Amino acid sequence: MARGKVQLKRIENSVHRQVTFCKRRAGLLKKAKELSVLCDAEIGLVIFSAHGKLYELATKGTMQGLIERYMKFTPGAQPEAAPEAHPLDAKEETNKLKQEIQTLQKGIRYLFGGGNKTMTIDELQILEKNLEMWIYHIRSMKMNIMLQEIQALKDKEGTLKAANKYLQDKIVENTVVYNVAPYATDTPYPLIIQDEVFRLY
Amino acid sequence: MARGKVQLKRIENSVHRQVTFCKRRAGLLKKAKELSVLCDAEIGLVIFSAHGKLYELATKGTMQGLIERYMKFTPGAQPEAAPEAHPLDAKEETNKLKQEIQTLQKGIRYLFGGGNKTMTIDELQILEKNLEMWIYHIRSMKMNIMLQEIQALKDKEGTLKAANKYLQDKIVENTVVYNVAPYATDTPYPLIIQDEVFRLY
DNA sequence: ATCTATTGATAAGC
DNA sequence: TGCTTATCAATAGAT
Repeated sequence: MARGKVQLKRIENSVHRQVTFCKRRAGLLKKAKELSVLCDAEIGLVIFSAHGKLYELATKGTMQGLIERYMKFTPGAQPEAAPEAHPLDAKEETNKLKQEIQTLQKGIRYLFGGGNKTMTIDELQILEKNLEMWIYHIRSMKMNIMLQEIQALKDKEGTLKAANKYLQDKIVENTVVYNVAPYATDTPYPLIIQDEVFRLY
Repeated sequence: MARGKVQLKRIENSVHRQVTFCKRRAGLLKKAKELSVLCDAEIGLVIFSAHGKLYELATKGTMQGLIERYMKFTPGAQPEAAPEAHPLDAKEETNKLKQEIQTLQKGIRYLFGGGNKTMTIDELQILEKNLEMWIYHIRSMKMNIMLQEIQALKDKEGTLKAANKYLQDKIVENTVVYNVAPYATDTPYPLIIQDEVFRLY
């Protein structure tokens, strides 16, 4: 580039290498963004420094989404496919939350790590507010989903208990009227459920 | 670039856009390779053209390997692991989580709002890592607690259902033997519980 | 981090 | 696309 042609091989001087890495990394990220904007392309860029530090860029969405799109183009080697254990709609919500978290992480990395400049206090205040909001939002969404699930199960439990009691009474009644021997003492099912589990809540 | 400064917005002329896309794409790939060689970095670059065509580059290995390495850096998108098996007290855990969040908020305020005007990149990196860790930890703990709670309730439900069925069978048996009129049609309790509620999950 | 002499990238034209 | 050329942008080396 300047003041001397560059050799296309690893820079041996570690200081020079580090400086060049910073400069060129910034340049590469900038060029990638430009290409994306100018030509309406979706671009993902991942850079691991020699020391293992991660720098990334994903235009038009999250890196996760980009990776998924990429996977569709490469039929070879799908490392993982989530085995749907339950027909849970919570899975969808969980994915939303994961996406949300990714957005957070991406935002932090963009503002902190990818940042070339120092941030102003105002920018930091905004970031702080966003972080708190994100955390609150994530917490709130998850809490709502699971509380809903728990409440539904508790309702169901109440109904079952009531039905259970009704049936028991019915049997006792039948037993009295027709003099049938009681069966309850050796029933294979526990008819009265202990409530220890609810101490959790 | 040349013969006229470039505007940082989408090129409207589709021919110009296509030409620019080709040229800049080539340039970007070249720069990425150079950075990788000069500074010993591992780089992955994925470009989807506006028309959906894929161009990619992975230095130092395959794109798959790079994606896996990337995944390790983003716990937010990790599959599932670490099934913790502790008889935990939710109240206690909730307090822990609250404390954890307080710690987070305090940390942010201290680092952001506190005396220091500008933080170094290193400090910010440390804060970022902590934020990611905290969020991940909070999510993991809460998830474990609530999943455990849900499982307990489902188990309980199963037991109650079994007891319910047993009692029903018993009554039918008694009814047959002693010729008691069926009662089930006007029972005030639904003896067979519909499963709509589970569509939530 | 900032400066600046150079090289490298590329927009426009063909 | 490929080539040429005038310009702009990136950056190596120095401070």
